[in-house]
Amino acid sequence: MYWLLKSEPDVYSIDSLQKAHIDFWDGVRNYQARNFILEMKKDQLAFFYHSNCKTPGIAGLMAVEKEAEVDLCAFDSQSPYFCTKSSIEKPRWYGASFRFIHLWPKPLSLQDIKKSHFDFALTRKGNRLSVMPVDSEIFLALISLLNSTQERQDYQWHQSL
DNA sequence: GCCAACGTTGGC
DNA sequence: GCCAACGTTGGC
Repeated sequence: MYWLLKSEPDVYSIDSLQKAHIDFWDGVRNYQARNFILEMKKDQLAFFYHSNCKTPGIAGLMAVEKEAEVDLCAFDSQSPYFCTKSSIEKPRWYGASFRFIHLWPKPLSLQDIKKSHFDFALTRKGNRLSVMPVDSEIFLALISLLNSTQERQDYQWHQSL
């Protein structure tokens, strides 16, 4: 299984992950999204999607570095992700760690993704999920689209590398 | 368990 | 900044 995770680049972008190399994805506060986080297995690939910005779309690729762990910022009253209903004894929210894999100089815009008419949760009307699975067929098609729209060959990414 | 009111997401 | 489409909350 492949994944797609949304983040507002003003808060956390693919560039932040590239700098950090490995980082913990926290702040998921939706049950369906959390359940997907819990399903993630080490080394599975996930698209990094930039949302709520000038040009929303797929910006890069990452891999699950460490499977789900308790999201500790739910216990931090100073955190925007603080949640009184999560406790150390009975945690409610989880996150996973990701490692940076690739950043395409030209992101694949939501507009262009829509043009391909995939049967994809991302492009379905009213979808607001911040974490979603991606079928292997659609994953490969999106990789091809990303590679084919780059200006230079060395900006491409291939799974075999 | 229903559902109105409210809060959030995220494209535009 | 607007607002559609959800998700959540809480009274009953």
